[in-house]
Amino acid sequence: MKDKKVDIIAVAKAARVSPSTVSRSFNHPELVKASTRKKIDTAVRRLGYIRNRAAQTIHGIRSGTVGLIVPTVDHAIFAELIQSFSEAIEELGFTILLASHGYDLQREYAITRKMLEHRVDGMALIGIEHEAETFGLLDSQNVPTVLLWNYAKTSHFTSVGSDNFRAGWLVGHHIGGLKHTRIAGLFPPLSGNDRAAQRRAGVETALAAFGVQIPEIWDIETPYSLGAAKDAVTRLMSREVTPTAIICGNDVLAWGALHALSKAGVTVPEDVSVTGIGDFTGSRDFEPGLTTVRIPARQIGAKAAQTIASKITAPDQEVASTLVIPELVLRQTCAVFSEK
Amino acid sequence: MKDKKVDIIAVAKAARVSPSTVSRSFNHPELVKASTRKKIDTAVRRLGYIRNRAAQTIHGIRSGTVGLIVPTVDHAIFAELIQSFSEAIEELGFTILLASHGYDLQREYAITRKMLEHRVDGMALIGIEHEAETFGLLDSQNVPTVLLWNYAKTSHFTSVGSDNFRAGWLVGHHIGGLKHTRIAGLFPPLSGNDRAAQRRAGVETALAAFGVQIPEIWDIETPYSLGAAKDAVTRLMSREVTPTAIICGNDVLAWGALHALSKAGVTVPEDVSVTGIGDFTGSRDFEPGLTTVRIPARQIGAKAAQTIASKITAPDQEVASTLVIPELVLRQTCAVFSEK
DNA sequence: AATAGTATTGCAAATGTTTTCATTTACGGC
DNA sequence: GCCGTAAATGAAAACATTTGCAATACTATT
Repeated sequence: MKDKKVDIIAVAKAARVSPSTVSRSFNHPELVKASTRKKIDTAVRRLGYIRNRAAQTIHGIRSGTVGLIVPTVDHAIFAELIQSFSEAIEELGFTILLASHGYDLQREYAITRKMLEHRVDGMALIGIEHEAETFGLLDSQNVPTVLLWNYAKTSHFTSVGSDNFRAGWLVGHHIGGLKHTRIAGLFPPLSGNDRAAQRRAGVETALAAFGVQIPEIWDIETPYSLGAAKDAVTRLMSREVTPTAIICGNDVLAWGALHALSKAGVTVPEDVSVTGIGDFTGSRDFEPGLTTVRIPARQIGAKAAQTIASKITAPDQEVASTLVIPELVLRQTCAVFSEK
Repeated sequence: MKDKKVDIIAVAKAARVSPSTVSRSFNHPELVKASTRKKIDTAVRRLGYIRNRAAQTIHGIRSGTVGLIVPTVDHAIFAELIQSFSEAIEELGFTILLASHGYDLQREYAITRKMLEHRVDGMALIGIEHEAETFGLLDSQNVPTVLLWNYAKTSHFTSVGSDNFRAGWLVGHHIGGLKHTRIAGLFPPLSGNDRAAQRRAGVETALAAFGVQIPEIWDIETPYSLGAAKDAVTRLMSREVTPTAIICGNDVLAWGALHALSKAGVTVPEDVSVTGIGDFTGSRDFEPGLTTVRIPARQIGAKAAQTIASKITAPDQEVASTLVIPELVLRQTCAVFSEK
């Protein structure tokens, strides 16, 4: 095929109008006569013309993209969030630029920069805490930004998320209320992850009110993976003295714990209670159903999309942060402590 | 702050050189004197200049973006794929434009269009089969494209994936070889999903060789979700006559089946054998470990990234499709059929 | 100190659009 | 058929870059 580049000028020629008119027929169709519009449409179709957003963006017109940077895609947590965010933001006419930084906030900065080069209309980051540099960049470029997943009354940018401290507090309070005293904690690495750190703090605070705490030997840090959690709990349960409750930083770790206990022949919740945080898809249908704290990822994603869209379209209007309240979901993995 | 827009001209002024030199110092640094480059760098830093890729793209320079369209993000399958693809493609200097179509190939077309408007340098789609329109679009725009997940010797574009027919065949063969005859099939909806359809066909073919087939009443179609699968299997097992093996179209459905069986007090694999396909993270550590077929998502993602990158950088060079061979992973959910 | 050759730099055109402003066209009333 | 007004269109400037070509500034020779 004679692949003459088809630009707006080629279309204009084919439709026997000026480029201006073609442009107008896209951007302000009401300004061009219906018959002309039809001619143009025909030409567009015939030539297979596709608009060039790069050329538009140059005019200060919005690029129609929103940057989303997550720690990683393949944790159930974020997958759900990304999905709902992307659905909602597409609905609003934007496309997502996605990248992951693997919990390395320095990389997050680099990626942010790259996204700004692409002139994204807005940015969404996971978590409240980020490098000062990153915030500075976003500030200086004046890019509408939303912080996801974690809520804070006062954060550098508008936040949409849950109260992770409270989420942790809820499980701590629940387990404490069930009279457990020999409690293990299973958390992912806390560095670069303000969500996990806050949950952790919430758990400790709640437990402290019962005069209980997680002893150091049962304070386990494990990579965010089902397998790692399973191994850790298997080791944990093979020791001389074992806990009667295991509080997990999130549902995936809890699943791992549950599998480990099942394998070890320990019955849940009679022998050991287990809690998660997140209420990921699957936790409800796990057997036994996981007692956890619901943090509605889909809701956060959808709300975040709206929030950022309105920040983009009405930059001057202050938009409030959204707190999605976490709630305890009682299922079958917890029981009152009883000495055997 | 006096937010005078900082463009390349502002930088040039600040560094007391011409815009051309600034541009060159970015794109062909070897052509500009080291001392000049330093002056420019300083100016860039001081002004907080960020390059505008839109303005570059207009010159036919690559946009540095690759479009990735998946059916949905929040299935374990794709999350893993997206993660590995994105890691690898970032490494190669590209950024991902991500969107999901929810198994609606018509939407896929629309999204493809949108991505072309953004002048992505390449595209990656899931599956071999797509609307003729979509292919036409990609062809006419001459965009390097890779088809993921499913392999075919002969496909419209280069493919990187596994042989899903064979994956299905493997489980069918395995179950058939274990002498099962009362077999149920649990598959996701097949429309718009060539992967599932092929697995399905593979299973049937293998089973047929043993003279067995999945009877219609046990041929169950269920949404891709753990909960739906669990419910379906719960119903299945509450009937008069029950199967001795359940072949699932993927691991998530198998997990659901396993939970359902556990709840029903049916022991696996003694009473019922279960198989998955995919070997998602978690299947190994499930208790009991799920017998499944490994389709290495990470490998596919990484290879796909390389493939598309080389298609982009060397457009004339033909690149071959990659077949990632699926292999049966024997764990603890299958046993020889024995009449009780 | 002049010359040739090379390394740097600047000028200006080009990229694919949008938009302002001016011009042309169409329409309704006389 | 003419006029005034409103609707539709076109011309040209603007957007932020890159790049081919020409001009200038060095360097090493002689």
